[in-house]
Amino acid sequence: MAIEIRISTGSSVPIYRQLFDQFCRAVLTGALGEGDQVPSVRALAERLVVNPNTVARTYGELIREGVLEARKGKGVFVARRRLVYTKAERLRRVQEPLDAFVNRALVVGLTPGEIRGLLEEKLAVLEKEQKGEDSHG
Amino acid sequence: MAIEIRISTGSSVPIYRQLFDQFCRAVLTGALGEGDQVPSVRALAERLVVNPNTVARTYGELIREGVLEARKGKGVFVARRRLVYTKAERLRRVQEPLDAFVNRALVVGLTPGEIRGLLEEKLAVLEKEQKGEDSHG
Amino acid sequence: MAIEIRISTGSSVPIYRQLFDQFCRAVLTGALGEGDQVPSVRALAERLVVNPNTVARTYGELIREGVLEARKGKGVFVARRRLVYTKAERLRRVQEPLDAFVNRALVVGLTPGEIRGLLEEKLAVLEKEQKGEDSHG
Amino acid sequence: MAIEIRISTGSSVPIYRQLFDQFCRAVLTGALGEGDQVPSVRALAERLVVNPNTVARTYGELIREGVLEARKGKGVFVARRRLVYTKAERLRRVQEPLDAFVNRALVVGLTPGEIRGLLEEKLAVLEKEQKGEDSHG
DNA sequence: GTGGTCTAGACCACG
DNA sequence: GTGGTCTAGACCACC
Repeated sequence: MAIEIRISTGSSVPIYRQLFDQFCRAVLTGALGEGDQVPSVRALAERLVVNPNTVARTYGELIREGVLEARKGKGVFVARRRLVYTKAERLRRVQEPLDAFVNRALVVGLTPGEIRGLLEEKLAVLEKEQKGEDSHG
Repeated sequence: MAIEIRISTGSSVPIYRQLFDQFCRAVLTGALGEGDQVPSVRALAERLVVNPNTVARTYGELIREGVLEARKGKGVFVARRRLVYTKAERLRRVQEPLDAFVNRALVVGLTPGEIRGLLEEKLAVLEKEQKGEDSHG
Repeated sequence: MAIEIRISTGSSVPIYRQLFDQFCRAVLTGALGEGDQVPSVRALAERLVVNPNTVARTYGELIREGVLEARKGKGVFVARRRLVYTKAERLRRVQEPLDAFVNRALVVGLTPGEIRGLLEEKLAVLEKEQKGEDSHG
Repeated sequence: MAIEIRISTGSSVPIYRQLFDQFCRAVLTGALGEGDQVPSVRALAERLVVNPNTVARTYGELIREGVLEARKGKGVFVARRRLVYTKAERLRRVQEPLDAFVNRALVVGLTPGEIRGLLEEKLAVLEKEQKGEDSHG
């Protein structure tokens, strides 16, 4: 199996969103390469113990975005076309969540130092995960 | 000048949330100071052409978070800043926006270095705004 | 047995407040434990013959206070107990009910000794209830 | 002047309620004796910087309860009839605020010991105040 | 089915 | 005039 997916049911982030993001990241980092087959809707739903509709919705959105492509009767695969944003587009798309995060952090009383620390922690965790994936890719 | 509030009805972020964030921001930058009166529920609702309940909800949440305080029959005012949540709770309450930010950044193709840079920029801007407001308060 | 909730529409204390207090009580005594699902907004509203919004408001406040947590599409559940507020904030948030209690006691003609006695009784009762619930949980 | 009245505008307890309680307590402790004249509505309103309607409402309720009595053209006086509750009535009237206080305290995370401490503090303050009043009555 | 958001409009308490 | 509570009913997102 080429990709490790984890979801948290307690989060307010919808499950289909968590799946979507993880597939995007896997493709970006190369954990999933062009032409790789992804698990079937039923298989993934069973593995994650979620509603198949939820997985189907994720795949649907990824297909519409051009990240995946369905080949009838064969399964779903990583598409050739990669999602690529211009620099300006990247910044635009990240601005709102950045604002929301910093705003929230300051209002609840975190200091700039603590805010930086939180980001570093998160990035560290992600880098570790990524290395883990590379080694058994 | 009364505080300037704008909402976008098309956005996926709920109106009450947009209002909440803008009031937080105004308090953080010093545009709204302790003891200042905010617009009445009805006045703001009329100005923004939204339902008074929506504004009331925003004010209610800001009051519960300790940002504003209501004086019945008088109006709603900016409260004295104070630390409301325990350290653990502050971290907890900032976790989701942090995840949302980092996730979006990664999905969009930003590197950890770029992500750090964006945060630094944002913190710098906010510190400058704060100083600016103090001087013409 | 689902949790038993009763409201009195004639009371001066708002319905959402009555509900709030009863859920708090149930969690404190152990009648509702971590992870338990509470009635759906619609179901409880129907059972009590109140507007669903009123129930939703109660749940919303309990969620913000960390007593409950919502899982979209699943329902509302009892959250893991945790300390949400700083010491100062805890004191602040208990000040008004304290004042109300002492005031009422004095106005009604109770002596400081009697007031102490009432508090002790109440604390004793609650401790007993808690033990009772634990044993047949 | 026979009675010292203090109000806090920040509190969520309505001003008329604060006044009402303080008059009741003054009569109970003897700080205000039968036949004593209380300040005129206008005088008290001016002294406390509140709306005369608010004072008028307080006096009205105290008169309806039989604590005060109005003598036309003369002013308002402490009535002969004292508010007296039976023991059962006293307990009944104090039960609800007691519950509210203890409930709230436990939910925000205060321990029984801290709750006792808060009550003691409050009672200590009140006893000190009362002594102060006696000395310059 | 679940909860979340919003509107429209009523009534009350307070000052 | 102010905010607080409640109802009735709509539409949406999620599972």
